[in-house]
Amino acid sequence: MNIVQIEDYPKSLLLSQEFFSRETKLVALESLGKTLVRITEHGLLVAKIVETEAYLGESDPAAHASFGRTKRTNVLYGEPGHAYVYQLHGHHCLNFVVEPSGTPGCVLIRALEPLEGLDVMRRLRGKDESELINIANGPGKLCKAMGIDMAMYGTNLVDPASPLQVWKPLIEEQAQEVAISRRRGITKAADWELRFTLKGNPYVSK
DNA sequence: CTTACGATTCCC
DNA sequence: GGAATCGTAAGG
Repeated sequence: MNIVQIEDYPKSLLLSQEFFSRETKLVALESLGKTLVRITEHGLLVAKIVETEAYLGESDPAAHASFGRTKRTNVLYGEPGHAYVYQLHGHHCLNFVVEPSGTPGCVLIRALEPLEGLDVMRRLRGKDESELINIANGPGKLCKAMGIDMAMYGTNLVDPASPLQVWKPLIEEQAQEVAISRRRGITKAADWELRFTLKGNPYVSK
């Protein structure tokens, strides 16, 4: 079978840092449909972002930045367009650092629609070829499927040399309807409607 | 050093 | 419904 190479895609697909240097809610919304690309020694892994959550910074009780600048949250205070990765219950979660430098907003990636490298993703997840929907439909699951761990902390997502990148949509589709709902799995500020999903997409988390 | 606590996942 | 699981942050 053919292995998809990164050279098969135009460099112009890479997003700009300016995309991330904007209001957190707007970036969370507009990250839907964008492409997450992981370059591994096992091949290229490509997936579409179908679910995000916004974490607004120090004034957001549910955000890690509410603790202020610590060793863990340090990258949140740096340049936008980098990866904020943290561990929870033995799993990893991926966020995009957003807002201008010094403003610690971030966007949690909660679910992906796998596009390329499905076999590798299944292997990383310990699943067989019958699995499709459950490969990356959760923040911890998608990190395992894409080989994302603490080694990805601080990765520049808009650098063509990075092992983890964010691209524009591979196929320009018609505008898709977005659903807005409450953030999942938190107890503080639980009623804030900051979760964004592509309406009807089967890869959204349960 | 000790303790409490999750932006989760999987199994019963 | 409940256990597994472990780094982080906070308090002593």
